[in-house]
Amino acid sequence: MLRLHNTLTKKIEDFASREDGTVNLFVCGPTVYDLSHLGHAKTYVQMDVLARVIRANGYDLFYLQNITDIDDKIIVRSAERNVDWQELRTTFQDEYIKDMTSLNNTSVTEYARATDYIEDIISQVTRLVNGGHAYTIENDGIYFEIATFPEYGKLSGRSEVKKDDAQTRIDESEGKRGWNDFCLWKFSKPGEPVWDAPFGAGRPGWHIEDTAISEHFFGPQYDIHGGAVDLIFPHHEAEITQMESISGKAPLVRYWTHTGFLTIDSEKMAKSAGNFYTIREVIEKGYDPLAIRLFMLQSHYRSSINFTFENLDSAKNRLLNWRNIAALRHQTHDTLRDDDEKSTDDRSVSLYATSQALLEALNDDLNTPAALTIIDEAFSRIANAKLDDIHQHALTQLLETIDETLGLNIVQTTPDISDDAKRLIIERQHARTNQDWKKSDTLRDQLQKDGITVRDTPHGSVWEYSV
RNA sequence: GGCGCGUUGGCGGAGCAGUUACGCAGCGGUCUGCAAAACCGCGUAGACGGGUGCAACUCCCGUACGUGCCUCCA
Repeated sequence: MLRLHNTLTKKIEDFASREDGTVNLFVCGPTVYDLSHLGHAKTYVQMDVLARVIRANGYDLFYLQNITDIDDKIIVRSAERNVDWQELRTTFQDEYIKDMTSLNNTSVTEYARATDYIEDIISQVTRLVNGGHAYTIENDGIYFEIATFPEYGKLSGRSEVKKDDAQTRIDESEGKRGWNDFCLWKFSKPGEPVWDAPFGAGRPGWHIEDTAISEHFFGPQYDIHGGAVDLIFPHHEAEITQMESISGKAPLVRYWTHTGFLTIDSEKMAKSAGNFYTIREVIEKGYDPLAIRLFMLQSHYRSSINFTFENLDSAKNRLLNWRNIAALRHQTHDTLRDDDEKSTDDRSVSLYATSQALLEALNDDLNTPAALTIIDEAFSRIANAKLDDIHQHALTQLLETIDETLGLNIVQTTPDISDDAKRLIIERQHARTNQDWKKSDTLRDQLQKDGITVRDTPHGSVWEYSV
């Protein structure tokens, strides 16, 4: 049974899908005006694990992610660079997908670009205008009137923010009926991207993109909406307000999940502070993207993560150690023995229960730190065992479960070594039996050059991938 | 100012009212043809002050510090 923390109730709840066997998940994607940074990596890795865990529970999951490809930042940036906005957004959408792929965030069923759903957006704005929820400000745009939706604030608990709050800014747009009213559709200025609409040519506001896209695929109600905490207000609050006003059906979303922020050197990541890292540049420093992924899984998704290279190194080393354990599956001589016979052998290392324990930890509101501990404990039992006592099938199955749920690609990144290398290892074993240390060491050096480290344990020689 | 979160050993990071979390790094030792690994041990974790309990890192209250949102933001 999957349990998830729900921002709406601030409680961990048992998960039940709206329709048996299927789950609809929407996660807010990025605005594609620049390379993605480590904060994006955190959110999307953790949401990817959520998707994997839902599927591991047997659900048929549709994971929808929007791409904001029209907004002020894109317009400004394309003007700065003197490139067409469509070229800019296509470039950075491609870069985003590239980064996600390298992090192995491959669970998304559909990436939906806002500008591909203008019809749906116009339809929503039209319905809001006709329903008396929206009004026009001349030469500005169409705004949602929050006073028409009494439940505004039910997600963020921020319904009665007072105007005289010290930090509340006065919105630049004059003519708004409510100080908090938000824009649904902006009338374009000359030279800006523009789409025709019955209520005036222009471009979509931010919040309406997501509800138009989610309605297009899921209808007015669906199961889970994810994103980082900073989106709770006003973005997700606005989504609820829009869609529930349009459909009259509540709740828009049954479970809201939010990821904590990533900080760098304990400070908020900001270009001005000089502590801003893109995913790309960390990879270019030589870090395995899967080590970045493991780093993100070392803490709970709702916690914040403090990024330092020291901490990333820690994850990197842990991953390398795991891979060497995984490589043992190529070195067991299991084929000589029957699996069933083995599983009843007291000395064999029991691993079947580990996969189950792993799933249970993840079902507990995605407790990835606990999941990693379960893996560590199982792996240390393996490391201490004789090769013959390692149940090859069980180990392989465990690795597959880890990859399926955590997406660490352990199976794929731990290939068997070549037959030639195997021959050298056997040759070296003979040399050692004959106490021909010179030959033994020469062969070890030779293997080292091929990226294979051999170490001799009391139970025999074992090979590992060289660092 | 409003609302929220956090404070655990060198670093990261969980669970749990009473028993070694775990990982990464360090030091000492055992073992070993060498190398490595592994194992054992060590550095006596729980911001501070109260409270409840036989017992608190774990529950309650307060204080301090940090941090997030309130504006675009993953």
